[in-house]
Parts: sequence; structure tokens; C-alpha cells
Amino acid sequence: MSSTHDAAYGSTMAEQTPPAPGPPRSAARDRLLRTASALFYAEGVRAVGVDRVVAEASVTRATFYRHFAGKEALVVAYLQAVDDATRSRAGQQPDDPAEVASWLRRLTSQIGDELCRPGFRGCAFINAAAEYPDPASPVRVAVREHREWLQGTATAALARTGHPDPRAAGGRWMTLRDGAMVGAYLGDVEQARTTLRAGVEDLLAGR
Amino acid sequence: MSSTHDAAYGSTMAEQTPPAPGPPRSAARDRLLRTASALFYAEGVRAVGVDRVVAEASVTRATFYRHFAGKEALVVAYLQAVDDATRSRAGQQPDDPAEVASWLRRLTSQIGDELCRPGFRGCAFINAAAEYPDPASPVRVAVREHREWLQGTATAALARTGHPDPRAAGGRWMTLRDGAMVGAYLGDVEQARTTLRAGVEDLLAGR
DNA sequence: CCGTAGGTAGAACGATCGTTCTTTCTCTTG
DNA sequence: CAAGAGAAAGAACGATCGTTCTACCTACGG
Repeated sequence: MSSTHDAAYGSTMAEQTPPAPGPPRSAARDRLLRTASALFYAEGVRAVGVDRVVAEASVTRATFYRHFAGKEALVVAYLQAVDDATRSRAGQQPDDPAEVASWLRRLTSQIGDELCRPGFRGCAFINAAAEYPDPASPVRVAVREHREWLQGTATAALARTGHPDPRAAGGRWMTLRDGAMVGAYLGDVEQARTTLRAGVEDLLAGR
Repeated sequence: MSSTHDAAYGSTMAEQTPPAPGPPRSAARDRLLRTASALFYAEGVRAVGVDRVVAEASVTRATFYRHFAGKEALVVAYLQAVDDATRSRAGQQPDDPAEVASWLRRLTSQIGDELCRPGFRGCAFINAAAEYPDPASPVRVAVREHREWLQGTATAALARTGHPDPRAAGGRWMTLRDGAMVGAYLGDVEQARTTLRAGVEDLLAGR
């Protein structure tokens, strides 16, 4: 849940602040992003107005617009925060190819655990994309980047386990993951979890 | 996006139903629902206002509120129209158990074709659910009913093909279907199509 | 023939949308 | 100490949200 690179904002003059780099990290901005993330995920993006975020974060509108160009930028920051959290939770693949299979199992079971969490409301990226039809919008770009990373990671892992067709297998893994996310939100959580786990075992068995 | 009963409203003569059950079928109502369906699907539900629907359907607000209790009722009608279309397109399962496998193949390939259609923007129900967090809302009820019917149908079909574990297989079919819908919208259409088809073949082979 | 229902046309409601503005206060830092 | 950035507080912008209302027109079945 941390922002990454927000360099080059307003400073036209010498930006040589060693301790505080520009406007990125402040208590107010942090509260804003954290509050917005919770609200956007739980209730949908369009359903949550700036006023609501600002009020719930105990921050004024002026402060909000100092830290974010607008609502859309906040939405992108929200998705990037989820992306960051997902990537750091996944960690990096082990060097030893013999450990890759169990690494992918762990990555998958992390998703399985996510499905069971109390406030689970599906995939943040799938849900956001439902509200942003324009594929060129910054929101959709953020969605695409996350998904390409995720599928690429799974594909690479499956390749290293020696799967005969890693590209197709990565696509299957992603389908399994998406289906589980949707199924757990709109249907039976336990069934989604089981299907996901069994599917990954098939993949790891080279099937 | 075709509604099932397109040819049923123009009749000036044979319309001898005096009590007119609840929501009457009129040209204005039909235009309203058709326009709303296209807009809701293409741009998202919250993104499309009543004014917009009313203007694009060449109907006044007063007429709209005569036919629908409010926007939410229109959303539910939209989903029910998609549900109707899906059910009628699927048809009913053949009596002969030997034909069930090819029937399920056809149902699945209908979905595969849907993914390739020009304006495809994912599953109407998944997208709508993303915008309606409350599981008790009429919209979510409509979503649930559609999904339960769909999964139930697939499960029944797989049972009749003699699959050893039809319940799990039906869940897998649904996961495949959801994953393909999401993947085709947010990723590679062809890969989604291929994964879906291959997955169903596995299911039909009893795997 | 008249009554009524469904239609058009358009004004209006309060609420909320995202955004911008001015003003004042409180810190930190040179 | 002085300077300046960050934040608080709140007014205000035009636009749009979903909804309700009155008024008039038209078609049709009793």
C-alpha cells in the first residue's frame, strides 16, 4: 500500500530536498490514498465521490488537489497500490528451478486465501475495468500492466517447471485466477478455491 | 444484444389482453430498454444517466417513469433481457443423452463467439455486480439468478454425459467461462477462446 | 361521443458530482 | 527570526444526478 514514483510535480526551481522528496509522501496523502482504496474497493469507483473520500480521510479538498491531479489520478494510485502490494507479497521467484513449482503453489494459495477474506469483493482490477470502458484511459493502462505482469510471471514460472507449452499454460493459469476471483465474489467461495487449487496442480503436472 | 420478444409488440389487432399485466409492452418502453441496454453495457451503469437514456431513446422523462419505477428497475430489466437472450440462445437440452456433449460444446462455442464480437466488453452480469456492492440489491439478485441458472445447466449437462463429479465439473465450467469473459475483455481474445474450448474438452473427456 | 390512458414537452426539485478559489493557521528549516 | 510550504476551513463554480411535476396533445374503446 505504498506509492512509488511521483517525481516531477510542481517544482520548477531547485529540487534538492534530501529528506522530503517533493510532495509524494505526507501523512495527509497517505490517509487519502488509504481511505480511497478502502472505499473504491468496497463500493466501486464511481459510487465514491471526492467529497466522501476527503471527509472520511479528515482532509480538505484543497489538500486533496495538492496531492492528486484529480479523481482519476487517485484511482490510478489506488490500483498501483494494490499492484505494489500484490507484487511484494508474491516476492521474486527462487533461483533454484526445483523450487519454482512450490513458489507458484504459494502464489496461487495466496490468491485462494484472498478469496476468503471478510471484505472480499472480487478483483480490484476487474471491477475497475468494468467502470472504465476506454482502453486508453490511465485506469485501463494500470489494469493492463498489472495483468500482463501477473500472467507473465505465471508463464515464466510454468516455463521453468518444464511445462511443454508455457504460454498456453500461463493463459490457463490466468483464466483460472480470474474465474476464481469472479466465482468467489458472485458464487461459492469454497468451490472457487478448490477449482483454483486443482487447476494449478494440473498445470504443474504438465497437463 | 437482441431481446427475445422483438416481434411481439407491433400487433395492432391480436392484442386482446384487456387486463394488461403490470408493465405494458409499448414501443416507447421497448426503445427505452433497448437503448439503455446498449448504453449500460458499453459504458457502465453508473456512467449512464437517465437523461442520456431518455434522450437517446427519443422519449421524455415522464414516459420513462411511467414504465419503470426508477433507474434501478431499468438496470434489472436490462439484465433480465440479457438473461432472456442467453437462455433462448442456449435452447433446451436434448432428450437423447448421447447428444448432450455436443449440446454443451455448442453452448460453450456460443460464448466463444461472443468474445469475438466487435463491441464485446465482458460479461454484463460481472460488470454490473462490480457496480453494485450490496448482495441484497435487486441487481445482484438478478445477477445471482442468471449465474445459478447457467452453472446449474452446465452441471446438469455434465452429469448426463456421465462425468464422475458433475458438481465440481460444473464449477470448473463456470470458472472457465468467467475467466474467458474477463480474459477476452482485458487481455488476449484468441487465447481466452482457446483456453475455454480446451477446458470444455477436458471436462467432456471426464478429466 | 366522451373518458381515459399513453404520449410529448418542459420546468423544477434538492442532492451530489469534480474542481477551483481565498483565507488563515501551523509547522519546519535556513 | 524570517520565510515558506503544508494543511485546514469553507465558499463557490457549473454540471449532472435521479426524480417529480404540470400542461397539453392524440388515439381508441366504451
